[in-house]
Amino acid sequence: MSELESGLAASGRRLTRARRTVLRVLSDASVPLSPREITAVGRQHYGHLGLVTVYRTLELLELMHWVRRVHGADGCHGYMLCGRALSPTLVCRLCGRVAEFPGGQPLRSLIDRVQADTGFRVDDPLVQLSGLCPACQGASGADEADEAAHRENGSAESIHT
Amino acid sequence: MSELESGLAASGRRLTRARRTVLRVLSDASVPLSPREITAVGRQHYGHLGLVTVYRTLELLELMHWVRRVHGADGCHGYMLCGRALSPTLVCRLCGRVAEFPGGQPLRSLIDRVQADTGFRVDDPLVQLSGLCPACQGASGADEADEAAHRENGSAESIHT
DNA sequence: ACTGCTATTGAAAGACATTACCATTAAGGA
DNA sequence: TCCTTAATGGTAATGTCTTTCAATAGCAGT
Ligand SMILES: [Mn+2]
Ligand SMILES: [Mn+2]
Ligand SMILES: [Zn+2]
Ligand SMILES: [Zn+2]
Repeated sequence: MSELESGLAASGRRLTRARRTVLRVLSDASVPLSPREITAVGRQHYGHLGLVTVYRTLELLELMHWVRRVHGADGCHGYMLCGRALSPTLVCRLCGRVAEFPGGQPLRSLIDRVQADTGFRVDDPLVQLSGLCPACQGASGADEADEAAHRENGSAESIHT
Repeated sequence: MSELESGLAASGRRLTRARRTVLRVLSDASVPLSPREITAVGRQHYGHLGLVTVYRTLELLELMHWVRRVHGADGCHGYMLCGRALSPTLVCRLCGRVAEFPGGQPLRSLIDRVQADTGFRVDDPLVQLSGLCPACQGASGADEADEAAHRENGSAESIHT
């Protein structure tokens, strides 16, 4: 029984085809995907997957810390699989790729410091560091646009309008 | 000439009544406000203020680092004035109040560490630490709901539905 | 494998949030 | 004051997210 199954079962939840599909789509993705994108890609595996179910599944997975939300400049959000450990999220604003910074120690220090100095109790830290990944730092302006466009097409067939 | 005026003028932008109104509303607020809320409150000072202009003003002010976006559990975003210094944002999920953690050193250390270890170049850090402020930590469940409701009414007349 | 309970689904409609359009207005330098 | 043009704001369009509810399908028990 996978860690996921036991996690769901422990709270009386069921491992459905829709949930499996969402997880598969996310684990195949190289960039965060919006609910709409996840639905579109997921339907290649499970044709009846519904958008509402994707929203509900993402909410559940986020609650269980299986999935992390990525906040972009535009209104809508992207979602990605994540580890359960405390770690900053690195987002490249050019290629869109996301990485988790391994080793939560520096972040834990920051939070400890904040809590000690202010009395505030932090229970939901959002630490998303946007910038340029090593691969994207060399590119010039025009190349950057190309690379961004290229990446965009690669994974999710660019469902954004 | 205020720092704001010079900041705008430096990029050929104008200090309009709409922009002044948005700034005034934000500086009077004790919690982050949505664009719709800002518009409603702003119209008490300037009756013709338009929602679209508020969106554009917020985008501009965010670009100039005069305003910071606060990401809530629900879809839509709140906006608040902020300093230009690098600092984590503390958000109380009960009373909604927001504070900036003074002293950017721990955060700067975290970012330096990330950049050194990964080669990633961070240029837009989003560090929003949600939890309970000191005042809200004592409250029980029922009290908490009361306090949240109370706060909500206090500032912006609860435009959210 | 069959049955029953109920968590879950998904289509459709609705409620909001955000953006595009464009004729009109008003900052602010000359 | 006069001009240039950045900026506005109403409206319509688009996109995102939620609510609803009848139908479906996990899965525990037999
Ligand atoms: Mn989007
Ligand atoms: Mn957000
Ligand atoms: Zn990159
Ligand atoms: Zn509080």
